Amino acid sequence: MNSLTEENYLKAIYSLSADRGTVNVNDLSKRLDIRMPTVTSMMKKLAERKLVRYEKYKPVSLTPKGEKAAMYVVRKHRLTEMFLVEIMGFGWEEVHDIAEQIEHVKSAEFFRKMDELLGHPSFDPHGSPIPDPEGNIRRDPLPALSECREGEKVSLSAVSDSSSEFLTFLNSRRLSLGTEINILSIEPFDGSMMLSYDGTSGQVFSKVVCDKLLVGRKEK
Amino acid sequence: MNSLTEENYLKAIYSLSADRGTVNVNDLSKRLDIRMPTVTSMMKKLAERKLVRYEKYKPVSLTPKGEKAAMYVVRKHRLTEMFLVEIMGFGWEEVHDIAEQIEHVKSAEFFRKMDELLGHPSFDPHGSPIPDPEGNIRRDPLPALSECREGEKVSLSAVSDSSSEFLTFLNSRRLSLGTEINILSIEPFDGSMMLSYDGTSGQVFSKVVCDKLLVGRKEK
DNA sequence: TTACAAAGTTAGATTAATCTAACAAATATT
DNA sequence: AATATTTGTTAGATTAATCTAACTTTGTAA
Repeated sequence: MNSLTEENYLKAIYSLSADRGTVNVNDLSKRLDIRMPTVTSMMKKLAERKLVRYEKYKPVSLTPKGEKAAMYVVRKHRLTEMFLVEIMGFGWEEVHDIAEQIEHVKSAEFFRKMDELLGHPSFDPHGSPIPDPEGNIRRDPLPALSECREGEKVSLSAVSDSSSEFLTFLNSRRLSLGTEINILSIEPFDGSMMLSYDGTSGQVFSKVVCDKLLVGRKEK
Repeated sequence: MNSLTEENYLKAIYSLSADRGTVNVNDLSKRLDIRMPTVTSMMKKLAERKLVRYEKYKPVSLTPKGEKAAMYVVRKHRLTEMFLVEIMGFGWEEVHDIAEQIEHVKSAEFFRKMDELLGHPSFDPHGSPIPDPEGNIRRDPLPALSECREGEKVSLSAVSDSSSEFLTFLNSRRLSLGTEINILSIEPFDGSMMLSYDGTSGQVFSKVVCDKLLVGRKEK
């Protein structure tokens, strides 16, 4: 069994290496807010345990064993977030930090019960897919709103930032998953977008925000 | 905020000093399965933080601040056990170890939600009282079955051992909270008791077990 | 290509929580 | 009371996870 600390490293490696399959020590250091020498020594430890591939001065990647362990942590995290929202009545902006703690609970039965109670959900409250018990995950990358063109109609399918700050901001703008969005115009200078949705007329969102809104394009 | 480790020491001090108000370093050492020198040094640390009263070679006691902190941990533990049973569908024999982990979650809101969802319960699944949010606890000590006399009719109100092993044993004997028990006879030699309850005719229970069964005496 | 910046490593210190070995105090037993 | 046992403390080592300081490698830019 992996320690809480190891689980956090595995999760970070997974999420940072989502596309390229590898991560730098430096990126990990920033993500985890842990100094690089510490990360280096933890990589040695995880390599020792056959969870990551690590060679001096090279980027790190997960072994199949490490990948499976990482996916299990992600599964536990996302199931917990879903549980907190659906069963316990939390808002989507409140659950990330609590799930960070509960994901490390050592009891497979606990997470099996969650899964069952939730009816085997496929997505968490932020629209991210929940890996199945074997560690397989639905992996169809959604485009960011910022990649869409003027005039497109899309629906908000997921967010790539689960922080309380960001989600509280979305709440204040009455934006939630499933909201249908029309792209009225895009400001070339800074990439900000004017949108309409629900009853709103013309709300402006900065590119920073639009980068974090993942959307499904409407079928013609 | 107290660390997970500190919380465990406070909880142990509380439960061991329930009656006399003080505990020995040695008792703590045994309860926590941590060597005495470690306990001594932790007592110094907790005294430093004004959570316990500690003087060399003397028994330890909780300060009001320590007592409050301990009661909060107990509250979190017992609410969690109740939540696991009532909301998640665990058996009373499965919840202790999971609650030991979840009780350390740092989020007052999380436990408030549990409490609300459960309708502000007064007792946990093992019959132990749940301290209120201010740390007050219902403190009417129940007699053990082993203290009762032949011919008495009692009802099982609580158990003083929440281990999976003990509760699985009770399950196998079809004993649960609320069960009405008749004391048919007591064996003077070893204190074992012959009981009838539910449909059973004459089940024998050792004193070791009867010590752990806390009962309410039937009103005449 | 040399030089500089960024990224990574090594070495060694630090912190919290633990341990063992050795000694000291308190308590119980003859 | 003298002695033995139990309980408790001190001193110092250990482990996991972290850090800083100094150095090395890699990659970029003059």
